[in-house]
Amino acid sequence: MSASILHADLDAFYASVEQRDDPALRGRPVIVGGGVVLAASYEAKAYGVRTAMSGGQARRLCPRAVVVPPRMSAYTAASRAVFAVFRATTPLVEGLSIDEAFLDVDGLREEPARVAARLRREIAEEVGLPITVGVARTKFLAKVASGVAKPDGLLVVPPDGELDFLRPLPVQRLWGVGPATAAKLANLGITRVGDVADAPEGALTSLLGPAAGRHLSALARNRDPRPVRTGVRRRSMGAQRALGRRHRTREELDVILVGLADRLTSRLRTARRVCRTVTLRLRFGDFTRATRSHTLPQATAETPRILAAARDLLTAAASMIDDRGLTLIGISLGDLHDDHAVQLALPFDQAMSLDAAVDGVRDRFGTSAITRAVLLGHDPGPTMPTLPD
DNA sequence: TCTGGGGTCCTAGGACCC
DNA sequence: TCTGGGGTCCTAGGACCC
Repeated sequence: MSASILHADLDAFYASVEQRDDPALRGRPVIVGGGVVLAASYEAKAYGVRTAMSGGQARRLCPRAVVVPPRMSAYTAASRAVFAVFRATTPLVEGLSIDEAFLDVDGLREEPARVAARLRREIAEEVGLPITVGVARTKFLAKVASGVAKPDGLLVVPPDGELDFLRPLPVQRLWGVGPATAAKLANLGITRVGDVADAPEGALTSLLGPAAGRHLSALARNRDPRPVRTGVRRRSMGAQRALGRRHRTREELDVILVGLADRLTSRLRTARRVCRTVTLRLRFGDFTRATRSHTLPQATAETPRILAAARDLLTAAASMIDDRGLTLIGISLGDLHDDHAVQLALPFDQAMSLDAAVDGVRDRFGTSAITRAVLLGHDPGPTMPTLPD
């Protein structure tokens, strides 16, 4: 099998968009975000500035850095343009985040390395952003390769060079190994990927749990059969708000909660989806965290129902909040489903005959959905989710 | 100068049902 | 009447990623 999976990862994405849009920032250290570093240009990284670092620490490390506030809509637009280039290259694109994706280029006439070089050139010319691409036989190797090649690079791992590439890497390069897992492994004297590969799988599963142990053992032994998957859906949607140290009254918290619920349900309806689980996320003065969740009897995208659930959870957590001092509040909506009621409305929008619409609904969603579809076509009623805009 | 905002997946215990 | 195994759902927490 040939190396035909690409991992494409934009370099210092938010900071690169800022440098692209403001020539005065090019070649200078740029930090996006005030309180916390959301992104740092490579000029700033050279001074030790890292993502998720506090703004104060970043400014101390690099006093000359230009600090700019985030412009999320510009990043979203840039991401769309980049993904359009991805999809023009191959339909087999699996997005991982706003700034990275896997591409399966097996079966293209062009060699993968040439496809990768062309992709980098096209994104530079059409979107104006630097991107690094790793090319390998598996997703994991491709991702590691792009990490090694950053910034603005291209690295191909040939199939006969995989183990030489993999074994000397530090364990932190393995997907799913963060500080906690790395520390546990270090206790066993495991610091390199090769050490993980040589360790008995049983030792890893008893240390890390069955899923993580098997996963790590497989990756370290260069076994990664996961295909590039298109059409992966989001499984949850959340919004949160940092509060600082100041005490907030119940009324202030309620205002914030209303704002979060409103924002989220609006996003939910725009995506034509409904949720069934509402989770309240809390963080306290000592940086401990807590979550409280509630599962609704019926999936919904309606603001009042979701807000009511969030309010109940907040009330139930009142004593914890009084004791520990709240510094962050968030809502996460889980157990997402497509909103069939809204989809059912589409045939009517397209002005087809009622018979044709009913047939379409039965084919797609079954007989029991017909009543709702007809209802929605004539009277969207108070229990039906509203369409965006 | 203490720490954003968005996600994913896994584990474990309890309730409940067959 | 007692006991057990297996499965699903819900809840809470933890680790990790960008």
